[in-house]
Amino acid sequence: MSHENLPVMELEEDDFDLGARLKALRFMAGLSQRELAKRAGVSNAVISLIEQNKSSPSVGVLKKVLAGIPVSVSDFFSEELVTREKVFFRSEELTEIGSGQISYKQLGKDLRGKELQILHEHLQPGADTGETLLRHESVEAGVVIRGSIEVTVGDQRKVLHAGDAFYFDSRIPHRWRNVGEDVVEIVSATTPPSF
Amino acid sequence: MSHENLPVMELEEDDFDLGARLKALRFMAGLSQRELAKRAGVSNAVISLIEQNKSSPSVGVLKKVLAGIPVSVSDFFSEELVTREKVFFRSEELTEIGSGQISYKQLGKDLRGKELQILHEHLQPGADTGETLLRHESVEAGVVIRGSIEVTVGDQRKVLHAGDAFYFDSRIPHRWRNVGEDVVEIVSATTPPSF
DNA sequence: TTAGTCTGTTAAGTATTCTAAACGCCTCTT
DNA sequence: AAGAGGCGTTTAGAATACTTAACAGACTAA
Repeated sequence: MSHENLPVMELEEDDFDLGARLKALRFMAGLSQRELAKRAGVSNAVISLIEQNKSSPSVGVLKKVLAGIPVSVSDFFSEELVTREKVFFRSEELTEIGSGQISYKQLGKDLRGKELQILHEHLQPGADTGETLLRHESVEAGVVIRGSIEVTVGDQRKVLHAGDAFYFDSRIPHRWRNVGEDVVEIVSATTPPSF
Repeated sequence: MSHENLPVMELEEDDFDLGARLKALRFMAGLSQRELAKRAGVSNAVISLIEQNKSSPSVGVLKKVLAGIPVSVSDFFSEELVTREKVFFRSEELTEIGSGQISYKQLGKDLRGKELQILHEHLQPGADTGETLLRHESVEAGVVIRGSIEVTVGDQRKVLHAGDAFYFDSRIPHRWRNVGEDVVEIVSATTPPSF
């Protein structure tokens, strides 16, 4: 008697979208609803209904379904895997922090708290980081995509070409010079971020 | 055929004893079945049946019940993992380099002690990191140099083009697929090295 | 005792999930 | 065109979860 007979359209409760999460995991596993159903030992209809949030599966069935992916129930509900952080960046979204001859395109704006700094660099012919001894307590590495560039790290000097790579401790004084006639393109990573 | 109706005693499958776990948590909260039922907005019978593993609650009901303790669903299933020591590792957690269609060129040979892992990757058309959900405890980021590639990270999916970039926690299941007709070239960094 | 009130369990009926089968749509092959 | 086979969705009915209400035991107080 004490029951409001609301149509059960909105099974969705708090923040967690069970259907969408299952769908995402199924897709990542490269499975169709039927394939997953077969692996899990359930009918394909239940997969469809769950993904549409038209039914709230019993824990037993959910377990079977997740075992077919496979993913553990605890991982499924684990919040850290549902993070809505920004993951993809269009090339226009990379923030330009360089000036003049050297273009530094960086992933994200505020890197505090982050562990990696990724730079997509373009150095014009003649570009030179100068004689200043760059020093920061971090590790730096990367790959030359295009062009040829002279790098000096400590007492070592070398000209890197497309496909060549580098890895060094940033505390060692280092310098970059584009001695060629073409633009040099580099992708580099630094941990922790130096600026 | 009169033996068809065996009592369904064993609803529980693998290691996880849902009923016992709920009972333990209820005791820790100092609640009776009826008290918890009242807080959760369900009948007391369902608490009793669940604790005896005589029924496998729907996720919706389980959520309500746990909210009355209160405990999150993810905690409910994950605390089990805290007590258990990590002994076995699924093959998905082990990584293989260069599986035909995908070329991973890694800086250096022995990355032990190093903080950064740089990969210069070339993915042939149709290349796919596979159905396995890659998982490793690190941070991964990089830039797409050439081509277009479909990336799935958690429940987010996107096609990245040349110049686009990415940054995510590697613990989130992710997958790469070259759905285009050209080779895809990527430079990525991982800290700490995942393999 | 006897009633009162708590505990957890159980029975019968309702509500919901799950299965099996069909539906409509699309793509590929004949 | 037509058939086969893939996909996700929908639907009627079987199986199961959930509610209501009663039950049995334990403890307390008159």
